[in-house]
Amino acid sequence: MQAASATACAGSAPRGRPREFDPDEALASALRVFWQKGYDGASMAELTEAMGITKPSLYACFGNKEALFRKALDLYERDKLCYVRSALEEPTARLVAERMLNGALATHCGDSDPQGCLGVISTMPCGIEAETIRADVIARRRSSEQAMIARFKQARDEGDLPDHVDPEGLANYLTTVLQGLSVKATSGTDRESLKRIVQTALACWPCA
Amino acid sequence: MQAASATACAGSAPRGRPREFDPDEALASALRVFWQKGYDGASMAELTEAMGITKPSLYACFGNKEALFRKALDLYERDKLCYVRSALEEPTARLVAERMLNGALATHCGDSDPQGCLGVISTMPCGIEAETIRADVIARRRSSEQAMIARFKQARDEGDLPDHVDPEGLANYLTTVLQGLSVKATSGTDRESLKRIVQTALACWPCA
DNA sequence: TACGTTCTGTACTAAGCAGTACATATTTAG
DNA sequence: CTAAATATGTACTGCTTAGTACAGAACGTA
Repeated sequence: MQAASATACAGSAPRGRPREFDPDEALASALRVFWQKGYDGASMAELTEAMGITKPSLYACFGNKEALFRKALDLYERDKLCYVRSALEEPTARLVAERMLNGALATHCGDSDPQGCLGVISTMPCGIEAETIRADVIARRRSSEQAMIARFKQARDEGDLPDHVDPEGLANYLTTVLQGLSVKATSGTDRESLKRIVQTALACWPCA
Repeated sequence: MQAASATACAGSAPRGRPREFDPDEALASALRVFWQKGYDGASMAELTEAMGITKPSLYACFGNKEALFRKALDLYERDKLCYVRSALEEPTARLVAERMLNGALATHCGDSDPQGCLGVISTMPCGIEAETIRADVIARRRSSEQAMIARFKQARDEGDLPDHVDPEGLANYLTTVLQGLSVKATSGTDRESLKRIVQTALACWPCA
């Protein structure tokens, strides 16, 4: 049981034949495939081709398909969903919503990455094998939603939201809009339409 | 090329061995499976078992998996999405939204049918085989969205919406919320939470 | 009774899937 | 130079998938 990280412990000299690919790059390529096709839709053949490695290399480095997906999901949350964290630090509830919606727009409707949200795609029923992953993604999302609820409760305590507004309802409503945007993005709706949807949603925001 | 419908042309006497199952019932069972598992997630084995027939019977009666799905989708739109039509006939834009949201709640979060919207589930990427179906479902949805845009334009012309509101943006925003609700329902969010989301969305509706 | 027609059930085909065995190549340690 | 260790590529396993061939069963008609 050695704990040799991908980015090497400097001093440790690897003993055998050196790896001919960069695991981080390969994982990023895998992420793109999962993001585009979903867990079940991405075959090991497609994954290995996109990653530029063979199946035995993949299995030796990442375990199996499910483990690979989980690592890709970690990368996704760390690299692509970072706007969620910073959005929650905005000073007002409205700014939180604004930043969340625009962050989603940038991340899920850009032209350098696949359209839509990997999380939403992964919670849709598909194969049987994906069930454990579905449950995992749903759990991760739930914790993220709890954070938003807490943020909006704080906002109401700070007098930042009208008293008649239910913070939990508002938080869940906002994630609903975000998930709806993701569905539309995945379906190929163009970015201009999505921008107008975000504008409309913000125009409707309580206490604008 | 005879056009013998499922519900028989009365006069025509069927010549061979009579069918031992009801195609309408079988189709309804198939719909439930597709609704629960998605197109790719539903295997022919699961379908035939739920429908109570064998594979040759299925292929003889419905063609193939894709044709079966399309017939199930027709049934779904006719039986389960009928609230969309009637919602558009409501006298005000707000009542349209109210009826759409409550209709979605009843249809996608009931306890007699699977959770979520078959249309949304079917537009998520999964297998390669589902691509043509995805495109088809997206096209169907687009025409439905056009109808709502037209309805909201009419509402603005009738002075039923504030002048500063963009009818197309509002229609697309509403479908976004509806699709988001479907994602949440599919993920197992309980109906009470969804009701509160609908309430929040309606509280935000322009010119309440 | 015999025939044509249609449905049913068993048993199959071919393809795609995730995952792996094994021989070979490339490295460090001694 | 040899041995241990790790990575690689080919070729495979076993399983599941959609779809079908074929024999037999049940009907109307003659």
